[in-house]
Amino acid sequence: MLPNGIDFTQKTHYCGAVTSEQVNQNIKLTGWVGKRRDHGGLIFIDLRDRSGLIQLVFDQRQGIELFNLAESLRSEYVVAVEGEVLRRSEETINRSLPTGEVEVQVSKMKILNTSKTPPFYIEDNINVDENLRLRYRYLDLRRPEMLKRLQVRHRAVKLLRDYMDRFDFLEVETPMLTRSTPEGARDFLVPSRMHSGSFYALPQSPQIFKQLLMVSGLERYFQIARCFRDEDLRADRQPEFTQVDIETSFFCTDDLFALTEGLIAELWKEFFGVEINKPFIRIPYRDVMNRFGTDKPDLRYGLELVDLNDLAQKSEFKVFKTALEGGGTVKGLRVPGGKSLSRKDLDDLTLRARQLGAKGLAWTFVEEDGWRSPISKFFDQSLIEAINSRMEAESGDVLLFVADSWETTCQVLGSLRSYFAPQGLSIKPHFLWVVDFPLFYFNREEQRYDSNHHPFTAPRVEDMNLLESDPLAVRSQAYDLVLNGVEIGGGSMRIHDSATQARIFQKLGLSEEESNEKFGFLLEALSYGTPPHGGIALGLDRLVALLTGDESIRQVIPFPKTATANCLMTGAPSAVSTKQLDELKIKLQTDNDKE
RNA sequence: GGAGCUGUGGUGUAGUUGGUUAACAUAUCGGCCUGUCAAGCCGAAGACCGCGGGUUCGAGUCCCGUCAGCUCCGCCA
Repeated sequence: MLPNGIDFTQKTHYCGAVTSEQVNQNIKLTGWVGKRRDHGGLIFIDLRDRSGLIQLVFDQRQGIELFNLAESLRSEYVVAVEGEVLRRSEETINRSLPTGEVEVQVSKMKILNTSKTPPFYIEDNINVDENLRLRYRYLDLRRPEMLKRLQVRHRAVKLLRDYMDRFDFLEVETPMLTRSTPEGARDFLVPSRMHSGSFYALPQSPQIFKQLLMVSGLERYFQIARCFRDEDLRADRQPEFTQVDIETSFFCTDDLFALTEGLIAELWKEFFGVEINKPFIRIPYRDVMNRFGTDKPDLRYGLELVDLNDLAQKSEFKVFKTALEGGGTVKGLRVPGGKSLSRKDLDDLTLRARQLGAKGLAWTFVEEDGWRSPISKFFDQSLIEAINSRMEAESGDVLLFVADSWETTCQVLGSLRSYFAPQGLSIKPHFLWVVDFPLFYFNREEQRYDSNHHPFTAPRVEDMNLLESDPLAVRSQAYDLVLNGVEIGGGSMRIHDSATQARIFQKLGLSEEESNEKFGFLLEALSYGTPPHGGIALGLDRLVALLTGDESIRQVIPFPKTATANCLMTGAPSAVSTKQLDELKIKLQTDNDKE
């Protein structure tokens, strides 16, 4: 049934909602012509609207004029019909259709519009080039499974709006035309006509605004916020994407985690009907890297990395010793049943390890009487037994070793770990919080420290004394929410006093003039009674894709862009007229201008 | 910026070591058909093989370039 309260004149029911309850009623429907089955004197039409399908029947004996009109119907014509709902005879019931017990004997029909033959079938499970779907996205979205995705997205957003509202959060809009900032991703720029030579930037996220809203005393803010980043794309990355943006005052990390976990649990309850175990486990960054070799581990399987520094020290293997002397790390990964790996497989793995930055990959087959490996001669029997024991190796396994800097060792083995992930993992959710990220990392290219998260992230108070002596050891109050190997959100407690903020800017290599020029308004704001605050942002596109079971976020974005940031439907981005450029006082560089 | 894969009627695919009329299914159009729901039967039309160049007597097929899409690295929180 259609929503009550207004007498809709064009349709009384949704097609997909016509059931035996309406038998013998006269109803009005509108929709698109789907499949047409023409038996000569009898025509069946599948009429489709956003709710589903209903079968229309046209019988020649009921009147030739209407019947001739029905004969002229083609795929995707738009029609309005009126007719009687009839119960189908037992043998003609279609059990695979929710409306399959009934059909509509049409008495009146108006063709509201005709249609060209669509370039692909308007139905589920089609197998066409995504190119074509994106070019005709409006037709792609007409397919029931795509409409359903839009519906899931709507329901998810509604659920979280209701949830946030229940906890007194206010949804506030922040500007799309804002100031370019030096940190983070490349900005999309918008030239200013009124201030030629100046540019707005589209927000990479509402970060600074949401913090300023805390200064404003809003206490609890959220927004379904569109964000823009001008970087190269991936399957799970679009130039514009949507964040569930949350910021709170007077919340500690535990409060924020509980809030987020409650929200996630409601989503999973609503869409999967499952109860999620709370609270989610928390693992410090250092530990997830040591155990899984990634900051977004998939906890659905084991294959944890094993630290071998002390044992490797006792070997005669130069590669291990050199790495350890240089302050590096030796770790191992056990591949259960790895004896089926061929020499070529191992060569491929070595190549893979090299591509990831390792100098090489050591390996051994584990057999009843010891190791079979090019490096076994560097390990005496007791050492082999000690390593086997620590790695819980059994005969028939293969052990892989990497000796390199701590970061490289973890990262390379982490990648190999995911390579050996079991097939057919259940979708059972394994949530986890990764906490205690390092505040900084060293940017080799720029030869300076950069923020891991962003420059407003609060350091752990007890680590502040390391800020000068060992900046890389300073932990932050930043956290990521990870599900089955996918990062679905992240955030931090923020710096809320201008002195600390100024110290961090300094550490990041921003001079006082620069930080005042770029962030002076923020530093000033922090000096006006800023409450302790922090927040989190969840990737809505990814979240919805998880709810729909889609691999690609393009499936849940109504009008996505391609890997080269093109919109195949509108042709954006496009050239603009000289007049437009002149107004902006912009002159395009030709290829000849380039060096 | 780099690497890999893909590109053949509207759509999805086939096309052998290079060999002459580019095949099949489906959709489309026409005819027949009163219980189909992947309707059925008969017939017709529909492709300069992404684009440009090269090798060759001959290129959908081999080579080079280019464009587009996808995936990955760099990049990105």
